[in-house]
Amino acid sequence: MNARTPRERARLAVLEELKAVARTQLEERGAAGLSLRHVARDLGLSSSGIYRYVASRDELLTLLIVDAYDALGEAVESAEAAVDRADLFGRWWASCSAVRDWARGRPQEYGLVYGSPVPGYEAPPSTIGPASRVPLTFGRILRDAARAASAQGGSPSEPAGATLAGLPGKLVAVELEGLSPELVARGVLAWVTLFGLVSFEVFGHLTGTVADDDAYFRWACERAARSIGIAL
Amino acid sequence: MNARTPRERARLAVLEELKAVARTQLEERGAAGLSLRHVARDLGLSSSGIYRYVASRDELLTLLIVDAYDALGEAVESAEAAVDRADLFGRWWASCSAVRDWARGRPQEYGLVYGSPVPGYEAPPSTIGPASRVPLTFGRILRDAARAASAQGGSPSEPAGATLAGLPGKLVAVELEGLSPELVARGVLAWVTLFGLVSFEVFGHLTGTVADDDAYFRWACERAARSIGIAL
DNA sequence: TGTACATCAGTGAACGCGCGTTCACTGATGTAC
DNA sequence: TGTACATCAGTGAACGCGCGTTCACTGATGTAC
Repeated sequence: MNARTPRERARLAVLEELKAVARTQLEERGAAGLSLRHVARDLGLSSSGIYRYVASRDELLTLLIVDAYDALGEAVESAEAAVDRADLFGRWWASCSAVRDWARGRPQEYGLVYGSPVPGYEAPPSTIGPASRVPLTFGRILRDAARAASAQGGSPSEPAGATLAGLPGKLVAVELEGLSPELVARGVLAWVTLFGLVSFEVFGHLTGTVADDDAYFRWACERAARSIGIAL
Repeated sequence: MNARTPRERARLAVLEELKAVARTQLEERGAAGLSLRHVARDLGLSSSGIYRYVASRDELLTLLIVDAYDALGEAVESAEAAVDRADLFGRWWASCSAVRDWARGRPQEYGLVYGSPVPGYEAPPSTIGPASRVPLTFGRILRDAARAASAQGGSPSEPAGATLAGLPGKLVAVELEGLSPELVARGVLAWVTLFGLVSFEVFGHLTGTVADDDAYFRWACERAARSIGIAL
């Protein structure tokens, strides 16, 4: 919100308020129920006045998506940054918990991004950057873990053997500063597992299956950490 | 579709056609864009005529949800049943592939069930049975795998040690014919991972990350199988 | 510092739309005697 | 088998609604000289 002229500052402030109101309505009525008129009403604006701030309903949705990625990214980054660099599991755990906590606090906003996509809606390029903040954070942890491991000789990650065998040439498209493709593939799987778990919990598919959500999540994260060579 | 009177048979046939039309529209415009009037139009019915078959839009949505669970369950069950009982990995792989194939063929219908929930919509009890067909199938595979393992002595599942330690008393609420809680917890995680992977692929979060979707999926399923004590 | 003009936030009326749902009805199909 | 009545699928008009978006406007805030 870099201020320039007072007018521009006011404008940005209103836009922020507008998005905040929209987020509230998102949680209450879901993405399908988000309406410009309703937002305008809650904002004390006339229904046409809102067009000074967003060009269309679609644009508002895009703004919310970008913001969601950014807010989640911010939450994860700052949680991870607060942990001692050498404490790899601590960093991993802080990141995982941040994702979960963020998602549970705003299930619809989470769903906007990780739930079913709106047909016909094409994610604009402006989402790419914000969307990669979380994976990048995980990537850094993975990289540091691999470094720490090789620093004290060998790859103490997984009991080894079995898995390396069947790995096809190029499973994963990303490259991570010289990490083995196997390790990157495992990192991606840990990432996918984390979001699978969070989605299932937030969307209610674990009710009646898992007895203690917190404990199960912790257990799963420990397991995932081990699978990418992070000792507890 | 157990027929009774001709009238009832005709009625059920129309209802099936109605749901088929609705499913088509679901894929084209998403759950939010599903409209009774539109379905009626495509069906050649007047907009009021559709109320002879469904009581409300909400009821139609519920019917579609139940059907989705059932169709997925059916797909998984029959794929799994076609494999030799002793071939545990074959059964696991067939089940996982069935989930993935089904989901990729009808992303919106998959999203209806495993995507973001509609706020305010309470899943009626009629969904419970159909929803458990997939987990039950996985449960049977897990059970048979454990039996096969104990039949030839020991638990050759995972390199053991590490994980068993930190497992709290009752992570998981389901009990599976005397399987260890640890194994059940791992089974649930494998299940969650599978759906996480399928959701990420179907919802487009893997684009640009995974180079070869098929190969990666295969690799991940092999990994998951091993984690629940199924040898390849 | 004061005036003339440009910019821009916000208004209110209006547009056309598709929606879910109700209601009184028609006519065909089934049932009872 | 034939007639009288009940059931039920389907119709068409109408309801009231909230929506996205446009447009010509007003008035306050900023800018240039």
